[in-house]
Order: sequence, then C-alpha cells, then structure tokens
Amino acid sequence: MAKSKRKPKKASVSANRVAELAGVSRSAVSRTFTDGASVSAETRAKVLAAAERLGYHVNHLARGLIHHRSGIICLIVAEMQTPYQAAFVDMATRRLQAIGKVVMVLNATGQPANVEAALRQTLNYRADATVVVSGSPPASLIETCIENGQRVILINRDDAAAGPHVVMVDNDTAAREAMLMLRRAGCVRLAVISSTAGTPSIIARERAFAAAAQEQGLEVQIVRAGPTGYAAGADGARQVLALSSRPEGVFCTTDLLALGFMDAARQEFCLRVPEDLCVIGFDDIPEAGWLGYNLTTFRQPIEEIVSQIAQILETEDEEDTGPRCLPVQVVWRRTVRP
Amino acid sequence: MAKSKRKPKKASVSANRVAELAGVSRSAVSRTFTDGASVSAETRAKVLAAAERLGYHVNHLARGLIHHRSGIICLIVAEMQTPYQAAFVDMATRRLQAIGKVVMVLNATGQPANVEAALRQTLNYRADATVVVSGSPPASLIETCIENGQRVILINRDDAAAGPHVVMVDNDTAAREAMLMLRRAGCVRLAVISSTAGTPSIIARERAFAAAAQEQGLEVQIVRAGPTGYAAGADGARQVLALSSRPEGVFCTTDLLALGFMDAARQEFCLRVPEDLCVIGFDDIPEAGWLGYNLTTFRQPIEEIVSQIAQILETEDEEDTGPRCLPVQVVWRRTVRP
DNA sequence: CCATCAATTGCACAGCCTTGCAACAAAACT
DNA sequence: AGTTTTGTTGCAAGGCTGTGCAATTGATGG
Repeated sequence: MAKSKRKPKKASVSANRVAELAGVSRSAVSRTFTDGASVSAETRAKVLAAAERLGYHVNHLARGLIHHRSGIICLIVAEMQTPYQAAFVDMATRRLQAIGKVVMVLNATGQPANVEAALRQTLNYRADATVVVSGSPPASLIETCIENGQRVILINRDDAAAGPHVVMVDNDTAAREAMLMLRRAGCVRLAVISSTAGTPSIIARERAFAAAAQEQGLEVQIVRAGPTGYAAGADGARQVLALSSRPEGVFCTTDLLALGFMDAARQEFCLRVPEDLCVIGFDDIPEAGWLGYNLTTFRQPIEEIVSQIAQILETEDEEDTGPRCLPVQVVWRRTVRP
Repeated sequence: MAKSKRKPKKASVSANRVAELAGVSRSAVSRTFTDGASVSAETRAKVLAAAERLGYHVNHLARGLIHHRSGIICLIVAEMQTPYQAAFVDMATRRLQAIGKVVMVLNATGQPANVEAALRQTLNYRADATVVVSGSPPASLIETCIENGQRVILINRDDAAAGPHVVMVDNDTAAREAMLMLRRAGCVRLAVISSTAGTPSIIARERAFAAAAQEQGLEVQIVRAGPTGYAAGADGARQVLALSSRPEGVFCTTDLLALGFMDAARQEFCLRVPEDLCVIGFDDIPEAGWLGYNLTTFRQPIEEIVSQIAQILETEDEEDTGPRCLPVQVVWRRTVRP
C-alpha cells in the first residue's frame, strides 16, 4: 500500500514462453543465448525464430544473479558538464560498451556524502568494477567493495594507498615542462592560476611547477580564485594582473581556468597573448583549439586512460600492478612564444 | 571453457548470512530493507548491526527480478562531449538519482546500429524507462519496449508517432523570434548556419526561421557545412562571408556553430560583432556567456525538461498526454544590436 | 481468566536464468 | 555388428530476494 507500490505492468516475456513456442526445453533457449554452449543449428534456429516473434530479450538481472557479475561498470563522476569530464565519460562509455560492458553513471556532484551514496549503488547492483573519476570515496567503503569481489579503479587520485587500481597522468613532468617552456620564452615573473578544489591532480601540478621554479631561483605566485572553471580563471586574472609587477608567464592548472584567464586579460587589461603574457593550460579540451584561443597546453591521454581501464577489466588476476602513470604530451599552439 | 569464463571471485554476502548472524529469519532481513514492511524495532536493530558488520548490501538485481522493475533508467545519447549534451546528462543523472533511480548511459555515437544495440541493452536490463536524447530508434524496437511494459521518452524528436512520451522544446517560436530580433536590429540580408546532422530540432529551427523571413519578404541563405559543432560553424562563415553580398544577420541553429562562426568572422574576415554582423545562437551553453563571445541566444530549459521526465516517471497511468512542449527563453547578450 | 485484536515472524513459493549431470541419439570406428 | 566417440537435450538445483499466508506472541478489553 506504500506509495512506491506499482503494478508490475505487463510481465515481460521469459525464456519459458519462448521454449514453449519453439517446442524445446528452457535449457535450449538459455544455451542459444550463451556463447559457447552446445546447441544444434536446428534448435537454435527454432529458438531464435520464436524469440524474435515474442520479442524476447535475455534478462541480464537474472543472468547477473548467477554469474555474480552484472556486466555493469559504475562511473563515479562529478561536474560532468565540464568539457574534460564530459569527454572522459564519452570515451569511457564508448570503449566499455565495445568490450561488452555497460556503464552506470553516478553523479557525485555536491556533498561528499554523495560519493558514498554512489558507491553504495555500485554495491547494490553488483557492478563488475567501479571507476572513480571525481571525489574521494571513504576508505571503508572501498574496502567493502573489494571484499565483495569488486574492483575499484581510481583515476588521477593516488590518495588511497593500497588495494584499488590506480591510473594517473604524469602531472609532475608536465608541470616542470611548463615551467621550462615559460622560462625559455623569457618569462621571469611567473604565476600559477589554480582552483580551490584541491584535487590530487591540481595540487600535484601546483607543487611541481613551484618546485621547478624554485630550483631556478624564481618566485611563483599561486592564485586560487574559486572552484575549477572559467570564472575562477577570470577572477584569477583580475587578482594577479592588477598588481604593479604583473607576471609574464602563467601556468593554469586547467584549460578552463586558462581560457577564463585569457579572456579577462585581453578584455579587461588589454594585454596581448603571447606578446605581453604567455599562458599554458592543461587538459587540451576542444575549446583550447578554438581560433580565438589557440592555447598551448598538455593533452590528457583520455584514450590511453580508458584503454588502461579496459585492460584492467580484462585481466583475470587481481595482481596489484601498482599505479599506472601515463605520459602527457605538450600541444604547442600560440599562447607561448617559441 | 570459453574465454568469457571468469571465476566468481568471492561470493558477496547475502541476506542469508546476515540472518544467520543476527539470529533471525531471512524474511526479517528482507523486511528490514523494504520500506513499509512490518518489523519490530528490536529485530530491525539486530539486522542492521549484522548487516553493517558483514558489509551487506541488498542485491538490486534479485530485487529487480521480482518487482519487474530494476530502478534503472537508460539514457541513449550521442556526442556526449558537446557542452549541451554533457549538461543534459549531468542534470538528468542528478535529478533521477534524487528520486531514487539510477542512470545507465548508452552511447549511441556512430552508426545508427548503435542506437539499436543500446535499446537492446535497455531491454536486457529491464530498465524502468528509456530516455532517447540522440538518434532515431527503429519503431519496431520501441514497440517491443512498450510491449514489455517499459516506457520510452523521446527528447526533442517528434518523429515517432504514437506510443512513447515526447518532451520537446518550442523550436518554432524561438526561431521566429530570432528572425524578428535580427529584423529589428536592421538586418536585411539573413543567413542560417546549420549542420548536416538533420536532427528534428535543427530542421525545425531552420524551417521556422526561413518561413518567418519569407513572410516578411526576405530571402534567407541556409548553409550546412558539416556535422554540428564548432568547425562547421567556422566553415559556414568561410562560405557565407566570402560572398560579395554577405549577410548582416545570422541565426545559428546551435551555440557551438555560432561560436565557430563568430571566431572565423572576427579572425579571418575582420568583422565586428554586432556592429557589422548580428549573431544569434541556440542552447545557451556555458561558453556562450564567456567574455569573448557574449552570445545572444535561446536557453534550453534543461531543468524543466528533466523535471518533465521525472514527472512522467512518477506518474502511474500510462495515459499518453501527448507531446509536452516547453517554451524557450531568449538570453540577451551582446551579439545583436538592440 | 478468557476472548479479541494487532503486530510480528517464519515458511515456502515465485521470479528468471545458467549449468552439471545423466540420458540419449547418431555417427564413426574396429 | 558391436563399441566408442561426439554432440544434444532435458531435468533439476542453485543463485538472491520479496511477499502471501498462517502461526505465534503479546497486549488489550470485558
């Protein structure tokens, strides 16, 4: 009588009905739809015909019940409307579908509690694996996942020590390279435009850039004007360019920050890029290549990251191969003087 | 023996084990996790304690098996990396999670066959409903969905006649309004920059704009330079602005097209917007509000669309309320002279 | 003290599928 | 022809949960 009570509509057609119509046993139907099972061509044909006529589709819920694996991969993600995350989800769904998986997207935007709720769903649906792109899941829940035979794959977040698989990108090398690029362009006063999000990736980029600069005896100003995004980049520009000695070279920890920064620099401070100011981003989102920006940046190897995920999924053994670190590639465009 | 054979890892903990540990029947466990079931506070507490200790999570696969509804909503989408689609998926996952559903994303980018495969998965997992955002599913499969008691919700595609629910946006009124806005800004030579995608929405916008212009006795040039996106917008500009009598007012059927168009117009033809050229877009993606663009456009009411979806899902009766058409709102910025 | 009632609990079945096992038929071989 | 091999097929059990029904319990009222 509760509000959640729904009438079961029309029961969907089951293997029983197909078997009946085809004049074979239910097992035969099952085997027809199971790879590698032993069925004669004749019965197979009969079954397929009957299935087609009735609109039968194997119930993956029941199948998952038996196999202890549902074929579902959970993707825990937040801020999905940002270009980088969107591109990632796009690529991931495509690749994982190609290897016969299906992706359940759990949006963990907002409170950290949402990550926990998302991870719970993962367990409820007996997902084959969980890919965490955003947010930091509580260690206890990760443990539960693993104890239940589930795999957890962390992308660009090395905080959780052992257990889950980790795929990350070589933020350090990239950030150091960025510093050298600005240095070679003749920039002396440097700044990092970053965000208050404080994700492992962003922190790593800030730190590595600052460390590299310090080794050269250069001072770096770090500005975090808000949550990662265009607006924070623009605000960062307003903070940093109003100073008497404005920076000549800027490393933005995200492309979106870089684009906001450049727009504010040009519109509100009448600065030219790269003549007055060199800018480097990170991610290589599509917008970075637009005519108005031509942002020099580092390409996140999304395809490779997803390939690593696919590879982990297809590997039998639970060997902890340690974190996999992928190189990033610099994309030269026109916001840094050569 | 097939390659797909996997060892079932560790069997996850079932209600049986919890019942055992708590010293109650398995039914008690089940009822503890069922809303509105009759359990004493005492046993409930015992069960919860045992469940916590064992890391038990209700198996939604088995639950779905009984209820004939899995709690899964399938979202069939393509080109997910584009800002509009990404924003839609973001909003949809958030809202649907809030009403206790979980979203399975099926990427139908590429061949039309992919849509069919996606719709099959929908049936395999006994989804409560399927939301089609991209692609045109074959009518026969939609029929199968409905026969199996599943709901199909089409967004911005009115092609399928009866049966599924349809939520769409008032493209016609918006496009006519766009025409009037350009007219009032004093533009006489008009153009529509569109794409070769040929989705119902885009076609509707083209047609309505052209019809409105014709009523005023104005000629309109329609250019489709490629698949919907930034590049096609820039190419459209190259085609249309190279002519001797270039248009003064341009309606782009998508913001992404508009941004590409504007960039090419400014960079490659040294035209000023809106002094030399007025531009109107459609969607109101975040990029449209960036400082360098300030694009006047029409806001797609994403929240309202998703609200409609939620409302359909929460309605008991399968009454076909006919297509729901939502108004779009004009967002005045600075690419059209007032 | 007994009857009545409500609340709780356990049993057993249903829901849909996969698969080991055994039975079976046909084909291949000696 | 008899025997072994190979390939099919059906039976039945198992996986996990929700729920109708009946039974039990405790409380309430006369």
